[in-house]
Amino acid sequence: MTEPGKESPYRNRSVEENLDLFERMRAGEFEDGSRVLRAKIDMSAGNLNMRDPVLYRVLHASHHRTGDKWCIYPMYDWAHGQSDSIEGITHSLCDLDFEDHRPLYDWCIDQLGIHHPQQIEFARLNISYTILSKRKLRELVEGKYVTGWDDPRMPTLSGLRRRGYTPEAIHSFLDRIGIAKRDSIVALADLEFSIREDLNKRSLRVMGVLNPLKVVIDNYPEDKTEELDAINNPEDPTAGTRKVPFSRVLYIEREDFREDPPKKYFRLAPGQEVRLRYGYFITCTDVIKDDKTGDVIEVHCTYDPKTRGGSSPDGRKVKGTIHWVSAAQAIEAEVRLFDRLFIKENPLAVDEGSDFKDNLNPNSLEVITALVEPSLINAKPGNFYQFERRGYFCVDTVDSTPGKLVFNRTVTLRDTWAKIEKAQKK
RNA sequence: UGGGGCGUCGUCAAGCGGUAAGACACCAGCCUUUGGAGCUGGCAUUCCCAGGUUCGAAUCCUGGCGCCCCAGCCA
Repeated sequence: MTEPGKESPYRNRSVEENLDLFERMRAGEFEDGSRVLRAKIDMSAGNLNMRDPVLYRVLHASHHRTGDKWCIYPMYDWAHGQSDSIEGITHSLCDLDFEDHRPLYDWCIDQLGIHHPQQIEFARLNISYTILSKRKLRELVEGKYVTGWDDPRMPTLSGLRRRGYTPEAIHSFLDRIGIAKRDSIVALADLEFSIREDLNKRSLRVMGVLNPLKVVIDNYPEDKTEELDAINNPEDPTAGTRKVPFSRVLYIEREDFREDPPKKYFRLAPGQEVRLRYGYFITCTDVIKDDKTGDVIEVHCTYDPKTRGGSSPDGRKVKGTIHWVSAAQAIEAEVRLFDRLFIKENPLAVDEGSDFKDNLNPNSLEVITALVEPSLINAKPGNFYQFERRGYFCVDTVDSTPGKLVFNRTVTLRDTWAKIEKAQKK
């Protein structure tokens, strides 16, 4: 690279000859790759882009506007400045890779003497555990590693939207991370914070059990059903309340019961009392297991009728509050649990002979059938909710139908317990 | 050993000669019918390193070191 480049044998061709060649190339007289028109700049330039760069090459490709009329195609450096100029752009922003190209961008525009926009380069907004390169993203789409450009795991705008990211959250994320010229990888946590912040204020709360465990309240009448009041959004009093059915047989989250609870576990366990959100206090009295596997398949409890709505007249406290659905009224819904698309913070950092696709997270999608409260029967595609204690979910805009609801998990809630438990295991 | 850039908290990021903003993360406490949310407090005596200039340097100068990008008829 320290040596000047070799000059093309055609470097000193006359203007007339070049013009003639241009016409003939355009007309389709030559094969792809057989002729080229270059700018005459400086073969000894340290910036390789200035060593007589190609301006036009022969390419027999159909264009969406001009069809097959032109058989040549301009190079980016030559065409880009002109497009910017014609559009009257004042500042042309691009990524750091093009810093080397700015002298050529300027050169081309100056030669033409046209309006000169200013090109300014910035670092890409990389996010950990994903990639931004459109070409690589395309590999994922074409290789069927994802379902399409709008796969909720994709960092594309359409993917983020389908995942449940609001424009407001995306904007606040962008404001938060800023932009500069140094290579960086923003932590995924920043993005997640932005969407939680927005959805916390706006989403309606609802109860949905992702991994159901049957609970029978032995002292509750078999044929009775009540309608309990539930708050739609504690962050927004104007969101009102709704009715949630309650009955003798319920489902709770499997992880909200532990036969052998660790320290500081506030949820259901033998002999332990918890609050069913907006329901009653219940105490676990019995556990039924599968004879063969030993797995807990059903939990029996008694409820305190005086705690309706979730508070006790005697003022006694329970530390845990868990969500639930009434077995008879709950509706089934498909729920898609997404996780990071890649297992490595920087998926592009690979060893020799390895490919970024080797860093794909094999568990980036888990599809389950959940039980959700009946009010969701009217959920429309694009609606977003907070499934209490679980996370934010939105109705899929592509696959959800009135008969079969499909929810996408946008992001989980912050999980302090998970942190505590992890710390306890250490 | 050519050219172009960049180096400030775990991650982003202000700062542009007057004595290190802010956010996320993290830690501690309060509060809580979501272990959510909220609230309070903590979190860079030091800015890649070494010299120098200056009353005063993350900011100026000199010299190092480290990282990224460029040899497509890709963008």
